[in-house]
Amino acid sequence: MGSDNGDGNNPAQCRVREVLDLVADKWSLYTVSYLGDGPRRFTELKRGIDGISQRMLTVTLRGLERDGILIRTVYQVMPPHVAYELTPMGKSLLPATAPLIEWTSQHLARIDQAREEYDKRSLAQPLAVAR
Amino acid sequence: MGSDNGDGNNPAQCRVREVLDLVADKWSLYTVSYLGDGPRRFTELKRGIDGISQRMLTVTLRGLERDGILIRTVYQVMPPHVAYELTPMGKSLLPATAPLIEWTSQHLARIDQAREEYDKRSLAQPLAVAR
DNA sequence: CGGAATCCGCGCAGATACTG
DNA sequence: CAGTATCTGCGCGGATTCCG
Repeated sequence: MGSDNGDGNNPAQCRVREVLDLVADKWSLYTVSYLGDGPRRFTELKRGIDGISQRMLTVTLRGLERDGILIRTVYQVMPPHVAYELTPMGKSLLPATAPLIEWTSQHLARIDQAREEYDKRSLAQPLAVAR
Repeated sequence: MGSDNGDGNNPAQCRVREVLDLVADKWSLYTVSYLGDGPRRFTELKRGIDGISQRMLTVTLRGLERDGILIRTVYQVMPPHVAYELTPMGKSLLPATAPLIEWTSQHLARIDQAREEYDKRSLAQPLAVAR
């Protein structure tokens, strides 16, 4: 991984980055992982994914639907009922995102610590120099 | 995975998302994976990560350094020489990001296909309805 | 309930110019 | 070579309102 980057600027790498930009943003990652347990309704997602606005939830869900990662099902009743669930491709994404989410939660403390030290150093010395 | 989200809005989830937002953006993911093979210099990274501007590379590298994911070593010579390499924590991040990058490159074609179909459908019918 | 539409601020990120 | 500094714009995303 990474060792296949010997070729400088190639279009394939650019495409990967483009899709990565969509699938690997905070909201998409969290939404997909949240749908891992099964279908959810709009309001469930909004309440479950904390900090997301209904606008960003809508935008995120539309993007994931467009990419074929989830499907949106509308039941024509009153009050409206809309269910979101992962497609097979979406489910295949789960084991790819899980390690990253797990890593993040496991390294929260160490990252906080590293930040504090970095900020302290930045105040003391303007630049760290090797000899 | 995801099943631990039964509790609606909790501060821990918010923190995970916060760090995720930093570590899981396109530039950081690609930079870390690119450093997986060993130390690289600034210009090597700029040429290797296609589409990145020197400003975004600098910003990304600073953020990763601050989080303790890579270390920056300056050799005081002319011309200047700066090396970036992953810390142990940075290396532990590699196996967490690799699956996502691999998944993305493997599903590029199917995502493109899904988008085309979605865009075609959107033009035909204003809304898909379940019965 | 599950959005769509609109308004709007501010922060991300590109472009350019300059330095040790 | 490896940045920093400054300016700028435009798009992300929050808040609010309205609708089927």
